[in-house]
Amino acid sequence: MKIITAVRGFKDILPGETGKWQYVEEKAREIFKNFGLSEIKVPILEKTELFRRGIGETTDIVEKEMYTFQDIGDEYLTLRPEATASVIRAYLQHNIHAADPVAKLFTIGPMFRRERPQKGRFRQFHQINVELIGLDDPRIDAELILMLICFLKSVRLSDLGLEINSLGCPGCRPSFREAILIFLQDKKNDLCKDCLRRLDTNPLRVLDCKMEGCGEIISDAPKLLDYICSECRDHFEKVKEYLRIFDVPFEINAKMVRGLDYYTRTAFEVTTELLGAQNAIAGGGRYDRLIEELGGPDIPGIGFAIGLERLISLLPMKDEEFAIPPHLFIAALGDEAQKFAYTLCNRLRMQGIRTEMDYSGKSLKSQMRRSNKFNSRYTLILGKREIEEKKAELRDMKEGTQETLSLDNIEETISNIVKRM
RNA sequence: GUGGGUGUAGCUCAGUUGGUAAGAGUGCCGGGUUGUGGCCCCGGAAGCCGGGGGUUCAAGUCCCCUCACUCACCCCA
Repeated sequence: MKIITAVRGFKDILPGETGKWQYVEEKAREIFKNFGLSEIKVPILEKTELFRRGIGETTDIVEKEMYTFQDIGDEYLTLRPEATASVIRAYLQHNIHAADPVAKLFTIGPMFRRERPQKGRFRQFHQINVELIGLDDPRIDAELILMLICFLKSVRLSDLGLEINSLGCPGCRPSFREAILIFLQDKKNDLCKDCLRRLDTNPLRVLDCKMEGCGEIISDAPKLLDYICSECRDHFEKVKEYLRIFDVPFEINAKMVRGLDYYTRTAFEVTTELLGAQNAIAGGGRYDRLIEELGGPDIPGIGFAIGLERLISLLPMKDEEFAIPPHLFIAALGDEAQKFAYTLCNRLRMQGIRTEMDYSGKSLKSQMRRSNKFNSRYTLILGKREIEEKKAELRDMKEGTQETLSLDNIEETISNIVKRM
């Protein structure tokens, strides 16, 4: 019978790999705590309407990448393609803003997008998401980016680039949209078919089209930064100023638009050369209109998402560095010794000592090999002789030395030795 | 959705112009000391050569189809 495999684009994270995941998540929790954030956990399934309104009807994500199905009854549900909409939904649903409009939140979990899988891109992937809600001060933008860079450094990533841009606000963006449309009017024949469509739906997206022909055209297109209003310009200048205070290096990428409609003003990406075509390991921006769009009060927000698979593939550490070896391996020979070993093994575990044993009754040599494979610091050798004489041999696997212990108070003896390690 | 590449042992891969080549390394199991790991030596188990069809006296090798994986476009984390 044929075995059943995982769904295309959905990956198992195997036991040898989970050490890295735990490490990264712990680092994030530690650093985010220092910046005053709290963790929130939200469902992975939401009403489809949430994403249609939040992300935007004409985005690629909503148009063709969502896992959507009709629930029993007539409601349409969607496996979340991103987390921001859900976090805002929870923020509004529980009236968190009523007690305090300022909320600094993060969440960690899987997202789902039905794209063709490739390097660094999966249909189920994981993100760390941060949302700072309730403040539009440029210091918050800089602080958020600073925290992101600080976190990435803490997990020893290097050779990263930070790109920032300002997307303007609903007040100034229409004039730029107008300018783009005028600029592109007589160049329609040279645009790719996707960009032709974008002229109607979302002309700003033409700016970051990667097709060769479009690239040439847009190289001397109007720059968004030349059209933003004085408030947006002032905001952007201050973000840059604060980033310089913290010595966070950045580059301005006037063509970065980003694929989610809700972004306003500050937008940014952290990129690397090492990931192939999928070069963004984190991205985010300000979304001052989103909360109102989702039916809430006029409250600003800013956030980012980190792609965990991408981040973890860049970690300089090896999987083995996260392996946790046992303190003690018990090699027991014969029924009596096995019985003694079994109770001792579990009693030690209950005292917090990582203990392993062999249940197969194999030769001592084989059990020693197993102990060595686990990289156990000590091996306790228990044979017929030892049981009769009420003693045991404790071998230090690192030093290659051995001592005889009495079986009286053996738990306490071993416990003391391990605690001295 | 559209292209390119790759499918041989658990893993990484050799397999010549089609002709007893089903192979290596690693991992796993056992032995080399009646009860002592690592290094070394010896032995063993393990593969419908992705699946289906075709050409041929003969197919892992050539052709067609299909599936899976992978990279790229697009898009994004």
